[in-house]
Amino acid sequence: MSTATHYLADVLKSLAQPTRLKIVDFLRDGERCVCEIFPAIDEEQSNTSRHLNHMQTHGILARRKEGVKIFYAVKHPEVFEIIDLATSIVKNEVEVRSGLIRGAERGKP
Amino acid sequence: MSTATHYLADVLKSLAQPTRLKIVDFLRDGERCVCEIFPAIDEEQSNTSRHLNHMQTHGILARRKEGVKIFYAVKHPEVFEIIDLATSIVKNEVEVRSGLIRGAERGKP
DNA sequence: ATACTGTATGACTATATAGTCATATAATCA
DNA sequence: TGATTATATGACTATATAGTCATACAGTAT
Repeated sequence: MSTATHYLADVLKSLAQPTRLKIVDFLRDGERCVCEIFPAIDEEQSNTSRHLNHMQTHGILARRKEGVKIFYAVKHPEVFEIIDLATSIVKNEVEVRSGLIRGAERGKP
Repeated sequence: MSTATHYLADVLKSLAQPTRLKIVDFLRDGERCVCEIFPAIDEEQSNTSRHLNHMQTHGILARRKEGVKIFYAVKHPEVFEIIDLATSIVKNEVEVRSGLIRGAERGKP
């Protein structure tokens, strides 16, 4: 079992979860503290904290302490590119499945 | 719970798994049949079949039947871009953690 | 019809994951 | 000091996931 492949899977797994996607999306504008994040994504504080910790541990988020508050930010701009690419896959799948376009005609106007 | 976010997470989940990453990587050169795939990635035929089915169901792979053989191919080129971006995140993390470079100096020579 | 090859699946086990509730900890303030 | 605010975590439950083994099924050939 290649360890590199496992690390790669871990990074992708850090993004492949609805609650974490909501967090990352909320962080598009930059650093936010936990107290801003969990109300914005409408999740429990404890659950939000766990996901933030998960992503920080896996190298996706940076953590900064300022007094009582902890600020998190997305560390790698590639994260947003990945999500945007995955979004375009989803959009195309939805179009193809709804019969709007044929599978072979991706991207053509 | 936004369904769109769930679809997005599902697509990313389809890639966020070592065995599936091995499969996708093997499919970089194009379409392959199951009988070529599972020996190449060194996994059981049944397990390989399940992962192939998973990815096809989630819109990542295309399936083509030719006699007894089933050929699979990656449907969206974005898949490879996503994996390459995630790989660059992993590489940077490894570098930063090994102390080779500072976190703030990403990408600079 | 029988045998053979390639692929899928039922049934199961082990492990991982997401989420909740209650509580602990840390920093700040009155 | 005690109260308050912000964040993390222990303990638990429910569900999802990956993998295995044996078997079923489909297509082809004899």
